[in-house]
Amino acid sequence: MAKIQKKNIEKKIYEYHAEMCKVFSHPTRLEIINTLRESEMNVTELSTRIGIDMGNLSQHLGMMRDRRILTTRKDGNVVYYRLANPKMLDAFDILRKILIEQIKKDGNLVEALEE
Amino acid sequence: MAKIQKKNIEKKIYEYHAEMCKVFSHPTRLEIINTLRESEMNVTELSTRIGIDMGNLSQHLGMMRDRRILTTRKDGNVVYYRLANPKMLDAFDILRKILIEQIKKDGNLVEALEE
DNA sequence: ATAGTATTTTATAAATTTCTAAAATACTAT
DNA sequence: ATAGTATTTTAGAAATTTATAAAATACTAT
Repeated sequence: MAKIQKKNIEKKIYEYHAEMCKVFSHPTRLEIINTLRESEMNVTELSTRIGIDMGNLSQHLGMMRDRRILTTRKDGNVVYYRLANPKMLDAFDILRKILIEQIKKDGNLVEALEE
Repeated sequence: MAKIQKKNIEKKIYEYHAEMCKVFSHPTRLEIINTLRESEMNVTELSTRIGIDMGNLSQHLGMMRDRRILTTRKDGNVVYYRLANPKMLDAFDILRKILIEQIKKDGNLVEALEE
């Protein structure tokens, strides 16, 4: 394959990778992932658990489903969401652990992010 | 600790976690991380490798440093950047692997993201 | 068919992120 | 001090993301 073509494919992969990671870049969506850790849940219950109105929640769920982070199952008029791939929890946990260590070690982190 | 207090701390952690993940939500920043995989590199070389102008690159590097994803070392007037914690590469690789599998399995992913 | 519940979609305004280009800073060497 | 190189910062426009509120859809039960 030509060099220039290979380079473009790499760039494309970085774009899709970034697109996927956008899922993790919002606190509500992280809470959704963590809430679905062990089992599926329907939209109404997610809404009360997380404390967010259903319209907004549904938007978040929709974009997470577009990116294949969540999948759904429908029973009557209830929609159940669950994690598409439990391995993503490993990535979630690694980053959260790094974060917690940093907060313990480096009090300035909080300030750096709040300026 | 009071229940309401605990809830607020959890919410705060989701916020910092999301703040950290914003680093991964831009293709250029993912390429920076991948480029620094084995060794540090200075800004000028990063700039030519990635093909991005230095002003913009420096902005990305700055926000990554704020979030403690990168650290720096200065030698003369050359600034070397490196990964603050190599463990983050494990998270990077897990997600990239999930992504590659999805692209192989599910041709529609690309379309879903490009609409 | 009608009413009721669950979820999604839409429109729009507000907030945030990104890129660009220019200016400023930091350091080195003469 | 001056000039040159490396990096950072700034200001502003453009693009994207987010929240809110309302309307629309999908399904169930009567």
